[in-house]
Order: sequence, then C-alpha cells, then structure tokens
Amino acid sequence: MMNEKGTFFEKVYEVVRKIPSGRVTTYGAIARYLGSPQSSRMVGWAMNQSQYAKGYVPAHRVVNRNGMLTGKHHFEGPDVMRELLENEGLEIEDDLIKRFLEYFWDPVKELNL
DNA sequence: ACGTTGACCTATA
DNA sequence: GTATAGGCCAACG
Repeated sequence: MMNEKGTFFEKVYEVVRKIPSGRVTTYGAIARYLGSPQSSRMVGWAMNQSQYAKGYVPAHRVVNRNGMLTGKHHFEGPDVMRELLENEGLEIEDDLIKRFLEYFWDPVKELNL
C-alpha cells in the first residue's frame, strides 16, 4: 500500500468531512481522535492548508475549546465562518457559539473509538 | 539548514 | 482567576 504523505493532514480532513451539518468539533478533539492529543496545533495548520487541499473541508465546523471562532479571519472574510455556522442552525454571539456543548460533536464518541 | 511562527490544549504557579 | 511554560510538527523567511 502506498505510503501516505500527509498522514496527519489527510486524517484531519477525513474527520472534518465527517462532521454532520449543524454540529461542531474542536481541534483538540480531532487531535485526540488521531492519537495525538497534544498535536492540536497541527489540526489548525491542516485547516489552514485545507483551503489549498482538494475536496471540501468544512473548516467552519471546527472551533477551539471555548467554542470560539478563532479561525474566522482565515476565511474569505471575517464573517464568513459565522454566516456558515448560522446557516446550519447554530447561534453565534460575539464569535462564540451558544450552547456549544449541545452542538459539540466529538469524533471519539460519535465514531465510537 | 536553522529559527520562528502558528485557526491549540493541558498543566502548573 | 490570570499568567507562564511545555508540547506537537509543518510551513515560511
């Protein structure tokens, strides 16, 4: 089998694509799902590169531990991320997702790993 | 090639 | 409760 080059990144994209609409997850949760709970920074990097990666990666569904839209500034516009999330039925105020715990989608739990 | 940066998280003081 | 430190690894200058 071919050795994947961007294992970490590819895995991150895989998980992010599995996030259901109207749900959100965190960098740490993805990192933990990949087996590297302290590599959450790489998840953020992967998101940054996701724009250049082929395929669609709903990076707007990935927020930080506080449910804050930290990466909104990396989208086409500073309000694109909020618009996308609101479009999926989420409520956001001051770059913070309301009832974040209710919308939180943990791959480790949901994917039963 | 080395040093710094980066959409973070956890732990310790 | 805020502040500081450590860790992860890829990309950029």
